[in-house]
Formats: sequence, C-alpha cells, structure tokens
Amino acid sequence: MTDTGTPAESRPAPVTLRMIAEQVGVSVSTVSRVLNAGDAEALRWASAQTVARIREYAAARAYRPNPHAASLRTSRSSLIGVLVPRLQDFVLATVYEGIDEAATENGFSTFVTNSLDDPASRAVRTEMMLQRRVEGMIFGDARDDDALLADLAARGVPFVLVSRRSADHASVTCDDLLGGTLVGRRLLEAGRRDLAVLAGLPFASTAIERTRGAVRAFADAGLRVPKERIAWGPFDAAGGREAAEKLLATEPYPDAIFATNDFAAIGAMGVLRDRGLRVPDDISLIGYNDTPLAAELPIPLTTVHSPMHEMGRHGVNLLIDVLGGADPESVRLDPTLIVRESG
Amino acid sequence: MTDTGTPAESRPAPVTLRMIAEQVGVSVSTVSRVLNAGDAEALRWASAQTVARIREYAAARAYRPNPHAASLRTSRSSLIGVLVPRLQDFVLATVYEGIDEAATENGFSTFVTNSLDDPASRAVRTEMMLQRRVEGMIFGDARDDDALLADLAARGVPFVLVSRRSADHASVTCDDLLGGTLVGRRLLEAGRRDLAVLAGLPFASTAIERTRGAVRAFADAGLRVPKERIAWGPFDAAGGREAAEKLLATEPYPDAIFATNDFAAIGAMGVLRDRGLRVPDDISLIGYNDTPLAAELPIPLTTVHSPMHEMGRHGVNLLIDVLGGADPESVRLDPTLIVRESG
DNA sequence: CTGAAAGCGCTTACAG
DNA sequence: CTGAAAGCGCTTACAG
Repeated sequence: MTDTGTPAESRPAPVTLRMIAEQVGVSVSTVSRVLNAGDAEALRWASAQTVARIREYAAARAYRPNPHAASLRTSRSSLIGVLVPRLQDFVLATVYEGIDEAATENGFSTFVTNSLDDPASRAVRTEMMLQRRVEGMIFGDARDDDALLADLAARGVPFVLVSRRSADHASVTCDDLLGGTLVGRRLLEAGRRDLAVLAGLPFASTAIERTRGAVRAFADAGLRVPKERIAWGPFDAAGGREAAEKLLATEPYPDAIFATNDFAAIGAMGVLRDRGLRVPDDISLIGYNDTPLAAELPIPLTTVHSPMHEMGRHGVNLLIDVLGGADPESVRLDPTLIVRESG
Repeated sequence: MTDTGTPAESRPAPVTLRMIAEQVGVSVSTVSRVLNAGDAEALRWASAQTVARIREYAAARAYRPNPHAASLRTSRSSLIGVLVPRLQDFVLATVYEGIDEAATENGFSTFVTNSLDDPASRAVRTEMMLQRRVEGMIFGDARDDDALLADLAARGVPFVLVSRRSADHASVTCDDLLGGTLVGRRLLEAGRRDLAVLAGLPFASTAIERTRGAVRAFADAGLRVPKERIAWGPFDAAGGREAAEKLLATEPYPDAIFATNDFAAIGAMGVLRDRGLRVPDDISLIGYNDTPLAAELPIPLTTVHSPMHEMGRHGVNLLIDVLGGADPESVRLDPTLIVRESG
C-alpha cells in the first residue's frame, strides 16, 4: 500500500472565470480583462474596489487560467518545441537548461525530446511537436545538409538552431572555427607536429568547423594533416574510444590528438592508457567544451570553453524575434581556450 | 539575412474537422468518430466508402487534431510533468530519457524542468505544471521530509517518484541499501578497514541508503565508521572535490573512499591526484551509477550499475496505474557491482 | 447508423 | 466603462 493522496474523484474542480464572475457579481468579460491587466490598466476595466475583489477571490481560490481554453481561443500556445540529439550529452543538456530558463522567463513552456541524430526520428518528433501546436521549434541537432529544415522553412514553421548551424537558417552557435584554430595553435606552440583529430559526427557543423580550424592552423604552419589522421564518430566516450583505436591502429603515432568533445577525449584517454602511452609526454590531448570533469581528471584536460547555457538562452531570444516577425540575426559566441596539463 | 521560410502570415491555416466534414459531405460528428476509431470500429460509424474518403482527405491535408480543443472538451491533456534536480546530471538525464520514451509510447507528452533541489523552486515549477493541466507528475527530486509531496497528496494530485523515495509515496527506485552493501563488502574483501564516504545530498534517499548500506557492511565486520569519515554534498565533480578535501584534511587518511556518485568520485580523484595519493594502492575508490566514463578513466572506476533508463520507464507505467485508479505498487530494481581497478 | 446541438473555458469585437 | 454574445475545435450524450 502506498499513499498517493485522495482518489482523483475527490479532487476539487478547477476554478473558472465564470465561478469568479458569479461570486463577485460581474461578467466573465470583466474578470478576464481585470485578471489579464496590470495594476494601472486594470482600472480601465473596473472600479478599484471591483478589481480588488476579483483579485482577492482569484488568489483565495487559486485560480489558474486553463491554458488549453486560452490557446484554442487565441491560437497562441506559449509552447516551444526543442529537439536535441541526446539529453544524456552534457553539452546539449546544458544548452537545454538555458533554453528552459529563458523560455520560462518569457512565459513559454518547452517540450524537449531526443532525436538521436536520426533523420526519421527527427521528422516524427517534429510533427508531434507541431501537432501539439508549438509556436516555434529550436533544433540542437541540425545537419550539414538538412532536408527537414528546408521543408519546415518552406512550410513557414518558425524555428532557430542552437549549437550547430546549417545553410543560412537563423542560429546561435559558438565560433567553432575559431575554437579549432585555438587548439591547433596551442598544439603547435607546444611543439607538436603530427596532429590527429577525433572529429565528431561528420554531418555536424560543430565537428566540421572545429576540425577545419585545427587542421588549418597546422596548414598555416606548413604542416599537412592527412586524411588518415582524421576519424569521425559520435561525441561521447564510446565514440572517442573507437575513433582513437582507429587512429592508433598503426605506427607512427601522432604526437597530438584533438577530440572535438571532452567525453570523446576521455574515451581516447582510455585507449592511450591501455597502450601505455603517456599524456602529454607521448601524445598531447585536447578536448572541447570544458565540462566540469575536465579539471578533475587524473591528467587535467586542456579544452575549449564554450558558453553552452548562454547559447540556449540566446536561442530562445532569437526564436522570439522570429515569432515577432523580425528579420533574425544569427549569433556567434566566442570560445576560450583553457590550458591544463594534457596538451 | 537568414532564411526562416515564408512569413508566419502565409502559413496555411490548420485543417479542422469541419473542413473535412464539408469536403466529404458528412457531419463533423461522423468525421470525429471515424478518425478516432480503429479499422473495425470505424465501420460502425460510416460506410466503408465514407470511412475511406474521410481518411484519405485527412491524410492528404495532413489533418492533426487540435490537442487544446480536445483537452478542453475532455479535460484530459495527455501531459505529464517531470521535475528533476538537474538535467545536466547524467543520471537524471538518463532517467528522463526513459520517462520521455515510455510517455511517448503511451500517447503522453512530457514537460521537464530543473528544480535544483530548491524547495521554493520546486513548488513554483510544480504549480506551473499543474497550471498547464498535466495529468500527473513524476518527481526525481524527492526529499527525505517532503512537505511539497505531502501537500500534493492531500490535494489529490496524482504523482510518482523515481530515483529517490520518500515516506510511503509510490516510487520506482534502485535498491540503494543493497548497492551500498555491495560496495562495503567489496572494500572489505579488498582488505580495506578504514572507510570514508562522499555521501551525497543529506536529504536524498539515494545518498542516505547507499551510505547506510556501506557503513552497515563495515559494522557487520566489526568496523565502525565514525561520523567524521562521512561528508555530505552535491552529486557532482565539484561536490565530490569539496567533500574529499574535507575527508582528507587530517591524517590518518582512510584506506577507502566510497562516492555515492561517479562524478563525485571523479572530483575525489582530482583531490587524490593533487595530494599524490595513488588509487587504489593508497586509497581504494568506488563510485556509483556506472556512467560511460567510468571504464575509460586512466584508473578505471569500480562502481555500481543502476538501471536508470528503466527506472524512468517504470515511473511512467506506475503513474499510468495511478491515473487509472489502481493501488500503486512501488518498484525497487536491483543494482550490480562492477569491479574495475580503482577499488 | 447519423446528425444537430451543447458545451469545455477562455478572449475580444461589438453594442449599449 | 461593462456586458452579452460569438466562436476557437473538438467530443459525446441525445434525438431521430
């Protein structure tokens, strides 16, 4: 036997506008107007005394407007749909926290769900959100060549991208090309000449640009990074492990590894440990995102800090601009290199 | 200039039941009945031909019932509210993934938000969910002595708990007492005699029971764990670091540390590293939850596997039972010790 | 079997 | 300034 309170049948029916109107002795119109107005404006709709009585009664009975009724009437739902690759991923979870926070501040609620970067799943999930009448979408899982986004744009569905960008859709990103460049330069300064990259997912702008930045920095120093030194794969520990195993399958080994994600870097650490390779003595290792773990690892991880929470907050603001009909200006935030011991 | 598709004004108005009814030449009642019925049942409401025409038209125009209208009418929202301490936490993010998955399978959508384990914030967030007319709540942030839950139970709000339990409210948990016991026994087998615990949040059943299990195992072996060997604090790397610093402030050092969370264990690793203490030679270290990182760390982490995703899925099923008026049976799942190198 | 009608709880243009 | 009324898009008890 567990206690879950009184049975559903005994729950009091929610208070409605009509109940308040009857009690106070005014029309529902007046109650609606007063309750939706600020202090000053309310007096345009009723006497100070009536305003006070309406508010008192509403407060006493804990009146909560039925949002479904309001949505039906106004066809505004105050709902935002959010698609992320995976909430288990610290990076996207943090971006979502920023989204949820800013959404709440602006009177919106959010639906989030995982797409697992699967195109079919993305389409299905997006349709479910649209069915729920979200006013707009925020995508954290945009792809390089994104048919879904093209379709939504054609249909006039308002949306913005966070974290990853795609085509010329409105987006809030961190400057990943710069982030990659900072990593490349740092490694060069540390005397490294033979770079390998755990690049991340090949269809994600984050992966593509971080990789390009680092490779270009080496090229600028006259050092070519051959294709065999770049391994694509998921942004997590298992993905990092697999990619690292590929890169270290044959000698000579690289003298530096750049993982475009801290968790992938940790996966690589596991592989280096297994082979008895020391970090950074044998191989430098740099991650990306500056997760809270980075500083605590037995070998503290050099990484790139990116403003994940802020990206989420900006995403909401950008979406609100789009909903307001403004011509949206994409936002690109700055990354910071955090040097520790690993590279 | 960014491309966000055609302006909102040009978006086609959504298809309604009435539009379909007019096109097909039947009443909205019939359309509603047919569209809500299965193949067999539909024939009770219209001829095979009419059924086919209604469905074709609905499919062709991508009809999506307006959920706000349906909710208003039926006073069922198909919405579940979920409160977690923090989505950044891998453990709760994974539990939520299970919730979202099972909710979707059962025709529900979920709202999630962080409570940060703050009582005031929890109350506010819960009221917002209730205002949105969720049918029930799932709490991942229950407390030892939980006034909010008592209040909700008294008000007849349907809810269940996941991960943490409290009083006799319906819950889905992992057997934390057993998990702690497994850790204690393992450490004893490894010859450890002086246990310290990074216990976690003092008001969380998970923290309390895992700690109790380990301490009791030592007691059963005739070894007392004094109060000074137990440090409470947040379930994350920073919390683990702080608690570990407290435990290692004075000598003699313990010969084993149990962190009730893998991330806290990683924070402790940082402290041990800083002091030149070797794991497990000087001090054994065991974590909890078997996060994907555990196996990849330079010193692979011994930990306890808990079925987080499954806990979330069970939580939804339990809530559905409660909504159905059934007397809910709390679920307790089994943990598994995963022995690696750290302890 | 099928349709007309009521009504869920709001908001807001329209009258007075 | 305030109220009566319409209507958002559904579902479903009630008539025929």
